[in-house]
Formats: sequence, C-alpha cells, structure tokens
Amino acid sequence: MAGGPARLPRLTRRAEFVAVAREGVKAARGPVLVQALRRAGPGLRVGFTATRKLGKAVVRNRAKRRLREAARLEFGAAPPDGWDVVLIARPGVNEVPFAELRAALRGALARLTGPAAATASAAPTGQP
RNA sequence: CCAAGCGGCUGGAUGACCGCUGGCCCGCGGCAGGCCCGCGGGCUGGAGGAAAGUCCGGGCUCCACGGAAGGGCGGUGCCGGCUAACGGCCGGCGGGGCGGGCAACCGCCCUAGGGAAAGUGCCACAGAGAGCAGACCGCCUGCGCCGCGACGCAGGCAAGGGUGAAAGGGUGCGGUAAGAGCGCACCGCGCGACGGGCAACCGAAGCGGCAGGGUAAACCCCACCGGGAGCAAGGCCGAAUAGGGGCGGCAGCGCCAUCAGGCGCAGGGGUCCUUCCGCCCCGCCGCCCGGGUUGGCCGCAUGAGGCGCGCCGCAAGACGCGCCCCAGAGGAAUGGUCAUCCAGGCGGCCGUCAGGCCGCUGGACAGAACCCGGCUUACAGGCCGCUUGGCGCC
RNA sequence: GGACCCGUAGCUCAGUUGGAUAGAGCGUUGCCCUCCGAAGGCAAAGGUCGUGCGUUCGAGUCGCGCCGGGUCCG
Repeated sequence: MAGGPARLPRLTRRAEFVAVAREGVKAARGPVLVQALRRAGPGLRVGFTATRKLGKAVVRNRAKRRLREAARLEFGAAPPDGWDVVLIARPGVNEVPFAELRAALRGALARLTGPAAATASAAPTGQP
C-alpha cells in the first residue's frame, strides 16, 4: 500500500534535538509546538518532547503517545521530504479532542514547510 | 436494616477498524548454502497494587582472596515465634484510652516499650527552696514582763497558706508545747522466700517507715547487627590502542653480573582506621596531559515464582503433591478513534412503600527499566468478614 | 541510578546548648513635613515558623512520616 514505512524514522540523540531547536523554525498551534529544520538528506525524521513541567510520568508518556499517533496519521500520507521535525507537547495536549490535535499539527506544519514558507526560511543547507 | 471502628479482597467488560513491540513459524530478497540482515504475512504474549517515594532487608556483580582482635561510625532496642534477611509480619506481656458492669471482671482500640540505686549535663519564669534539701507567710515554747496582746531576741517545727510541670508518699486516728512514719489502720511504694510461665511477666507468705524527682526522640552505658559501591554494577565483540606520557618527592641493605639486569631481606600500597597472621600482586605517592566512557551483544527474566489441593500450626508461616511459564522497552512498546453493556451521579415522568422507564453525565491513583521481600505514601467505585451501638420482628 | 540541601511577615534573611515578647532590612498602611511629590520623621498592621503525629512541664529548635522547591555525581 501507499502507507509508507510503518514506523517513522526518529530523532534519538540529544544533539539532534538541540540542532533543530537552535537552527530551525518553529510554530505553535494550541497544544503543540512544532520545530522544523531543513536537512540535506531525503526522508523525514521526527522527534517528540514532553518536558517535566508538563506533568508526571504518566502524563508525559500519554502526551508523546498522542503526538506520535497524530504524526503517524498526518505524515503517513504525504511526508514532507528532507525535514527534521520536533513535536513538543504543551499543556492541554491530553485533554483536547484528537481531531483538534491533528488539525493543530497540520496547520503548524503547513506554515513551516509549505511553499510559502520555503522562501521565508533561510538558506537551509548554508549553515557554517 | 442502619451507623461507627478495625481488618481483608478487587482495581470495569465485550467488540470493530487503524497502529507499536517480544517470541515462534512461513514466504521473498541479500548470500554458493547454514547462521545472520532487510521486507511482507500468520499465530501468540504485552504494566501495577502501588510499577511511585527510595525508607529498610536480600540476591547478583566488581573492589585479588581469607581469618582474628580492638577502635571509630551508623542502625536497632519488652518477650517468644516466622522468615534468606529485615527497622517486616504473627502471637503474647507491660502501659495508656474508651465502653459495659455495684464489683470482681469483660470487650475494643492505641502503644519508638533496654538502662535514670555507672557517670556528666539540663530543669527557664514563678517561688523561701529545683536536686540538695529548704523556711516567705505561718505554728509552738522560753525570756524581755506579774498576767494578756503586740513587738523583739533565743530555740523547736514543717501541719496549713502561697509558687510551680514537678516541693523528699496519701487519707484517717492517736500522739505532741506545736509538730513529724513519731506510733497504728488502710492504700501506695521498695525488697522478696516460694509457686506458675520457654520468656517478657504474673501471683505471693513475709520483711522494710519510705529510700531512689524528671529527662537517654541530651551526652552516655549495655546488648545485638552492619566492609564499600552499585546493572551507567560487570563482561564479551567491534573500533582505537600504549599493561601510555610528563613534572615533583621517596626507593635502604646484601649477593651475583662487564653492562643491561636478576635474586633475597627490609620498607610501602592494595576500597573505614589500627594491630596481627596466611597468601597473592605491584616500585610507591601527589599533580597534570592523552586515550576511553558515543556502536552491538551478554547480564535480562525459572524466580526466597504463581495457582489449586492436602496436612501441621491460634497465627505469621512451614511441608507434601499436581499444574503452569506469566512484559522485556531503550527519546524508551502496551496506543488512537468509536460502539454497546455494567457500576455510579444528576434531572424528568409513572407508581400502592417496593420499584420501573427516558435523557444527560461518567471510570480513581497512576506507567515496568536488573530482580525479589517489606515499609510508607496516593486512590473513584465495588465486595467480604469481625466487634460495638441503635431500630424492627420472632 | 545514587548522594544531599532548603522551606520563618508580601520579598530577602536572622533566630547556638529546647525556656514563654519569634526579630532585622526593604516593602505596605496611616499621620507629620511640602503648594504638590520625592526624600526624611513618627507610628501601626502583617506569622497555622511547609504539613501531620510524637518526645518533653514546655518544640521554630529534638524524633519519625509526608508535601513543595533546589543542587551535585555518573
């Protein structure tokens, strides 16, 4: 089928998260903050963050699970190619309806990686 | 039936679609093939009673291995039992509280509970006096004074007042100048033959005129226990390589040898300190630099394991038999979206108390990270048992 | 995974061996001063000592259990 790989390629190293936060662009929509960084290679890599300030372990784990499921459904059809994306959970991520969470993610991502944002974003590979 | 207290158990169910992850099997591809790797498919397993806090106890691993004595530090503290062990659990004892009863006594609940007649410290304020006894008001006798009162002096006393958390037994009678265990009775207290109990302890003839205030969650004493670090322990593979380098300090004696060096003794170090012994290893100590701690695998899930039955025990638990295998992630799986049902809550309607129907709402605390045994803390709702009290019925 | 530290007035902090009035500075409020304000002066209010239980005659202080915040090592 056209569902792509079952498991999205993931960001795992702390350095990768720091790079996306420092050099990428970001947009917040409701319960989710999206950071994105243009990358040289093909494909899409995603990382998920839920800080200790968000809540206890059960709250953070659930937040990342909901974000992961939303990302799977949103990115599965048409993954933005050549991007590293970090999804950061904000308060309310576990209380908002799931459709709303998907819409927020879709909106933020469109602003960052859409055609209008391609020119606004600085030279993607021109980092020192 | 209701309420309270105590103890224990449980911690929604079924299904659909889309996903994650461990194991087994099959197919395709990489490969000459197996192993292995990638992709796809099928079957199957996939959070907790607290997974939490990290407060204790262990297993396991490393610190080269082992033994003895002393010290320091830390912990525990009625008795007996259970346990691998514990600061845990069970059963008793002592103490305290509540309830019932005239009482003896009975029931429930709580309990960090060794030693204060080894020593040291502290006991503010008040008060005359606070740990050693003490005299402010006061009581009594004598003298000044023939008598009485007041006052003064000398002496006796500690009953009463007053202070305090606590004032060197309490009440009553006798006794006395006034008093005092000074004497007596009862109560309290200390010692205690003897008896019961494994023990804590219980009972107790008799003796004693009453000594020994409190504080050890103050120091301390006594008894018992404890080496340290932790799965990022530790090991293997890959990669890289060097049992690495620099500076400063200390390296004694003897023998052999041309040198390099070797051997023996001494000395130093080796996971709290000191001393001693066996054995092993190493030049040693301090500071600095470099490498490495970024990958993969093992450890890593058969265990003081669960469930059932029998049997012993008041119990905690022990034993025997049978059956079962029951999570293994790694920015970290066990999820997302719904439907119905079952508890619960709210509102409305019907109805003879019972109850029935409809709609809405709605599921606590919380997420394994090496593994066990406990403790503590969080927790919606439901269930069971015991005790006490109230009401109703027989 | 492990080792610790700190919670006292609105804020920053004192408070020794337990002892009875829990203080200081800034801030707040009121009054004075001034034409008005600032500064200054005078005065006052403001505290479950994070929380619960215990030891003691007596607890901010001692013991235990929790809650919250923070630090360090790997």
